[in-house]
Amino acid sequence: MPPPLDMPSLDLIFTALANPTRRAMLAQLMAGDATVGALAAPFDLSQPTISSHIKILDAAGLVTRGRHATQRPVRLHPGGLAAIEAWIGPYRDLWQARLEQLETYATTLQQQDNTDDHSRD
Amino acid sequence: MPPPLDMPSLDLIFTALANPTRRAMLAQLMAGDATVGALAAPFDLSQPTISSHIKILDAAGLVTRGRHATQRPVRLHPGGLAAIEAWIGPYRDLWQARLEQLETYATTLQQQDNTDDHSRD
DNA sequence: GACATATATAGACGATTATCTATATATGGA
DNA sequence: TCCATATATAGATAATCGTCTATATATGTC
Repeated sequence: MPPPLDMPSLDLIFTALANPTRRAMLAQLMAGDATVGALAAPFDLSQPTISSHIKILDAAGLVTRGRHATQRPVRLHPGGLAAIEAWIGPYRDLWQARLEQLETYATTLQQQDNTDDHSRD
Repeated sequence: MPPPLDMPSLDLIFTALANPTRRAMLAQLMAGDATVGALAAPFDLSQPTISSHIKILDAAGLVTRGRHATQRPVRLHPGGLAAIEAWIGPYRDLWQARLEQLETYATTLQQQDNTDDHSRD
């Protein structure tokens, strides 16, 4: 079974997670729900910028937004990472297989034709 | 323990994965190493564009590049996902905890003060 | 050494992103 | 109803991204 590539949300999720400010916001949310203002506090960024980041996290399904008087508390929506888990699965399996392969190989013997060198340039 | 936020590679990794062409290239590489040309074949993109994508995947530690005559075979470097696994861990734990919480809650009772509604707008 | 093939690099360009300031909207309270 | 507070939206701008064409580099072959 090939990994799910084209769930459109993978684009949104990975894009959302590619920004360190947004990852920091998610980390802060692990401690509990936070208002927009509270999320903004640790950063030297304007309130609209924070709102924009929240909107992106929301669109990616990573957070939900509530309403409590004039505040819009933001909450982690952990199921949002499910798509990544599903996507990453096959790679994890392959990695696992390669590691076991490598162990076997290592315990067997070390002399082999190292054809292509796959070091970083 | 807070989740590792600032390993600089998380930026590179998530940015690399945010692009559907690059994810498709990784998927193709699950079937085995591929030359630049082979990686380019499924796409209606120029060779330099493909090379650029490979460079980004390489910089993110997701692939390695070898050398075989004039070809530069590209290979999955599955350890490259380790940083994501490490980052995602705490969220998975929290998600797990919430699910269990939810189950407990569901089996207990359904009438409670649903204060903030966290539905999507 | 000249040539063919595979890939990389340079430079340009339109689209998207992260950010700002200014302003609009929504909600509770006097 | 008017005000204050919390947040959202609009519009501008500089930087980055994805892409292209043209050209350079590297490696095996004749």
